[in-house]
Amino acid sequence: MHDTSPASAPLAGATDKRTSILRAAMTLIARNGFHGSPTAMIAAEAGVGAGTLYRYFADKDALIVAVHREVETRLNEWLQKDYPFGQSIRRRLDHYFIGLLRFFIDHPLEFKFLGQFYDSPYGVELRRDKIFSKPVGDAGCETIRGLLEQGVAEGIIKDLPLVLLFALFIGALTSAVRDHTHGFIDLHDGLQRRLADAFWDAIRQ
Amino acid sequence: MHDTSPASAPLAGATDKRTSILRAAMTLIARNGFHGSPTAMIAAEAGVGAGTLYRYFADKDALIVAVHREVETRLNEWLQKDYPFGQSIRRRLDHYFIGLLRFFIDHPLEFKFLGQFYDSPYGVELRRDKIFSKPVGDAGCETIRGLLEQGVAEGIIKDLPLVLLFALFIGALTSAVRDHTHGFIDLHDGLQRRLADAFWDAIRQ
DNA sequence: GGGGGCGGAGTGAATGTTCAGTCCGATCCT
DNA sequence: AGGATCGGACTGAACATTCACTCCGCCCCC
Repeated sequence: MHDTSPASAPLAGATDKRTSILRAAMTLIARNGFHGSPTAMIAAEAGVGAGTLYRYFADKDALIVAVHREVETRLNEWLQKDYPFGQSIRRRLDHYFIGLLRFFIDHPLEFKFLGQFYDSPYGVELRRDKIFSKPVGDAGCETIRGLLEQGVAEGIIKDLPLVLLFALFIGALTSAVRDHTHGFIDLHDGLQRRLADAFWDAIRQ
Repeated sequence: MHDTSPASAPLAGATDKRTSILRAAMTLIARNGFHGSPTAMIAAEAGVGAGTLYRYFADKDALIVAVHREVETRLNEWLQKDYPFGQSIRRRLDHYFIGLLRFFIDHPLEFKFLGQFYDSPYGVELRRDKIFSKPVGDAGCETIRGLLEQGVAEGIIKDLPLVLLFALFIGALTSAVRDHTHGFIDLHDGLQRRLADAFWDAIRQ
């Protein structure tokens, strides 16, 4: 089985095919789910032959995992922009909350893909890691988990299990975004703020 | 296409097969998802022949919809038990919040099934209806939507769009239950209470 | 003994994956 | 320099597998 790293990928403009395939896969999976996205369809959408897919990825699973990695990398970069180092815990949590809201609203396909991914066998383990240990920011950046922990220690956040605080965070966030992408509501800036405030009210001491 | 109502089902003890199939379908779909639950496997789990399945349901879709109806009926009955008519809005909302928590904790398979269902093409429309118009309680019972509406009108709940209030409700709830069923936390009675309190803090004026 | 619920091998469609061949650009040989 | 050779990225038709669904004979019960 070959790797998915650029090292083993063909040179020059050929890399465009890899990204074409990644984008096509994300788009179709977001729209139709894993099983509504046959490899033939992904290849067609990407404008490559059915076999080409297997020159870049060992199998469909590897492709899906690669899409996930790529999306998460972009998400992490997005979250690190303008990170309010040194400011209050609430402000830093707000940065994550609104940052995630904005990213998902601006990138609905990425949102739907991640939703599919984390609800599949692929993602459950990752989810566990994310809550318990792994940083959301790639390197050097504080984690949501760390901020919640610190807030609890300082007595400004309710002394609930971290997992529950995180559930409030991610649950409110994803439900609201889902309603937005389904067209049930328009999550404009003002509502984003008020939702973040409501979340803060939920967890503050 | 034939119906799934008992009227058209075979008589006598044969109904046991119908419920066997329903239970088997729910169990396998909860565990492996729709695509990971071939009809042959469902039939085997139910202890019937592969063809028998089609004596009770027109096709796999009809079976899935029937499972959903059956689960929701039981959920509604559960929620109507001990409904605190006439008590404060907070208490009535609490009844729903903790009632749903308990039901899902006591019935993890039902929870996972509903999660799969509402994230699939089957359920999106139903989700929309549930938020916008349909009652959760079957008949005569107040709806979560109605309670939130009333709370907003009385000025004791934040004046946010109903959809967002509902997103806070269902998002916090489902995220917490998911963490519980994944074994990340033990949502005992005390935590259930404190989570309900946190939710109330999020939406109260 | 006969009729209807039942079983499970069978069927055709669809899907993931492969592989023999094509094509294009680089490299080498004269 | 220019033609011959080669390498390997790319293709897409073919293959093996899986799935939802059907069909016909069995068998149990009246």
